[in-house]
Amino acid sequence: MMVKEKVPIKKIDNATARRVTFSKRRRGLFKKAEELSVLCDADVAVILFSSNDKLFHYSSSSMDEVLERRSLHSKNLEKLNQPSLELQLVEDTNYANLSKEVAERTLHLRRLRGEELQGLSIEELHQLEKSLEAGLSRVVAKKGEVIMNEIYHLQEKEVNLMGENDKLRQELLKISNARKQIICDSGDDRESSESTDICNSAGTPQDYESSCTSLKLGLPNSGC
Amino acid sequence: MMVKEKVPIKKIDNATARRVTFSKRRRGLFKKAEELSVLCDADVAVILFSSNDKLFHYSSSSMDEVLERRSLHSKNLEKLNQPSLELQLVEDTNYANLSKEVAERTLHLRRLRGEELQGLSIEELHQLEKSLEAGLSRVVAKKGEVIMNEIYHLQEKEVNLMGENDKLRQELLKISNARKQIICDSGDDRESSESTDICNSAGTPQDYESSCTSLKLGLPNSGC
DNA sequence: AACTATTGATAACA
DNA sequence: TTGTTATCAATAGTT
Repeated sequence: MMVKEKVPIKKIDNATARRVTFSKRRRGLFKKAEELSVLCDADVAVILFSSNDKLFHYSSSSMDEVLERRSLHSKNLEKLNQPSLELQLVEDTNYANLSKEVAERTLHLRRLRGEELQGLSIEELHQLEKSLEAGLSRVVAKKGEVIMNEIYHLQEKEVNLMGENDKLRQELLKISNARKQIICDSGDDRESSESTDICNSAGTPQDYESSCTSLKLGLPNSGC
Repeated sequence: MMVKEKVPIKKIDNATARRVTFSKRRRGLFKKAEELSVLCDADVAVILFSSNDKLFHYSSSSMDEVLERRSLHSKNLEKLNQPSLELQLVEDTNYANLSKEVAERTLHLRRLRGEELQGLSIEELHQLEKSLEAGLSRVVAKKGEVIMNEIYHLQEKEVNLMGENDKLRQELLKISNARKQIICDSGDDRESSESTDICNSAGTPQDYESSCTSLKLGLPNSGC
């Protein structure tokens, strides 16, 4: 129940006992720190980590204030800020390089648009012209390729739709003939001839479909 | 000689007594801190300032290490680093925006060179083409302007040099005539006629200068 | 700084 | 975890 003998100052093996002792002594330490600060008008800060890496701290005023004061006193200030300054310098350099790249590309783009040409030599202007011509020819070629692709797909669609229309027309014809037959078998011939006319009212298939493709492409002289 | 009664925890008025107490209690505090760190396997740091602003500290390991650990743990990290974090965020955002701009401009430049065109619509390709044509026409116009300027200056030089040559030739003619006069006055006519031939050995002035201008311009069909 | 009566802190236990 | 208590440790006042 009491302190039987002088406790040796060495690590307490029993984990539970160690945690209890840590808790009690921690409060004791903070109390002593508080008393010292009040009795002697001192500024005190205590920071401690348990073996479980848990943080505890006491400070008579603001912890940051105390640490700030220590930084001002201590020469470790140099060590602490040196790497941070280096890092900032690296960041700044990266940023500056990037800015330079943006500026370069912006100027190049403006010159390709035919702006900011003052001060360029004939040779530089010639290079710019050649570069524009090369780009233009590639873009025009690509555009042609894409347009031909589009035309090919539209023609494919055209063929499919033509086939579909033919099938539908034939089905209609069959139905109409079947009806005619039924009417012939059970009634008068004149009534049935009127109803079959509807099937051919759309005109010739060829004319209808080719005009439709031209409209979809929006090309004045499509070769299809 | 002993503690007669419970000492009140309030600032000690007597300055000497206060300094003595500070000294004693400081050693006591450090000792307690040391014992705690050993007994409980804890990491402890104590920082204190006397009322005379003198710094004392104890640390079971390295003070910087403890403070570093505190920075990582503490939620004061937010308060301390909040402006710095915000600043860093702003920096990062700026950096990201800049990177984005570089990427955008790089892609635009590549497309103007006729690269990376896959996936562009006919309309986009058409815009690119128009942009290239407009740039090309401006660059060609500027090039023509610069070339005409160059030609104008060269023509000016030509005129000046022609004038200078005429003057020089006339001076030579004068000298030669003067010499001839002297020789006529004092000697034979045949010797002097040989020396004056040298003045006209370069051919007609017009032929010489126009060929020179063409060479400098490097233009096959210069209109001068 | 050293001494020592007294208070204060705390180890072991509940 | 908190409380109790026997014992040790810290220290105020003095030398």
